[in-house]
Amino acid sequence: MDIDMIEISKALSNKTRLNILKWLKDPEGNFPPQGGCLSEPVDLKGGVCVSSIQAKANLSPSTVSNYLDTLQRAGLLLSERHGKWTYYRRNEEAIMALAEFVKEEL
Amino acid sequence: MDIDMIEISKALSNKTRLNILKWLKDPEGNFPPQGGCLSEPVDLKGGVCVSSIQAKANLSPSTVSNYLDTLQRAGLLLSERHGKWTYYRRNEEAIMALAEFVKEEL
DNA sequence: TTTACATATTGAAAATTCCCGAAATGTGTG
DNA sequence: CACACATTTCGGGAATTTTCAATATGTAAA
Repeated sequence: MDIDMIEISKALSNKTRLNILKWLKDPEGNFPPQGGCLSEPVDLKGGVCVSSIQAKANLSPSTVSNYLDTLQRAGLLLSERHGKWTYYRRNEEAIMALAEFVKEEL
Repeated sequence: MDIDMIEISKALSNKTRLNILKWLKDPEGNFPPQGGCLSEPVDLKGGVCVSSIQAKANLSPSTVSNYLDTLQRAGLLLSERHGKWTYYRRNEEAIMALAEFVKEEL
């Protein structure tokens, strides 16, 4: 598991994408309750569906979907699909690894 | 002193700019001795002149000058002019602050 | 299976970044 | 002052990124 600093930096160089990361630090505080429409109860691990993030970001669904993909390809987000919904959450391990990289290697 | 994460991320999202930061971690190891042409001896604090960096980066002087400016505007480099030369060095404080920001706030 | 909805992908116009050569600026020297 | 040299700034073509609407795909329900 190595750090692609360019990919990560590009992912972080946009206000909305930074906001998404920030919002996902406190999903309960920043988004409506998730998973209510699922047939079976699942542990979403703080994951939030695309439409909730889209509503908060106030951008088109395709843009937000792209942003989430960008953050995921950079390794900063994880996603899990349940039914119709894709739930995105922070990859805390990757974020810690990034902090460590900046501190020791940058 | 607050962190402009977008400015910093943009500065870091380029291979050469990342290399410059890395090279400046070990100026003696990566560049020829600096300051030899100065009339008076000065403590360069590990600073390296633009032409030495340009030679190593293998890009045009104007591009390298631009890159250094980008890194400085992001706060990651410091510069000091002595005679005809501008010596750039890492801003370790800012880099530590960035690591801390990623760890605690991102 | 038809429908409805959540999300992802595609295609394109606008904005930004990359990188250079040319020109300008700063600085010491003859 | 005139010159050489280090660096910066400017102008622009090529490449990339941004963002959307339109379209496609996946999934559950009727």
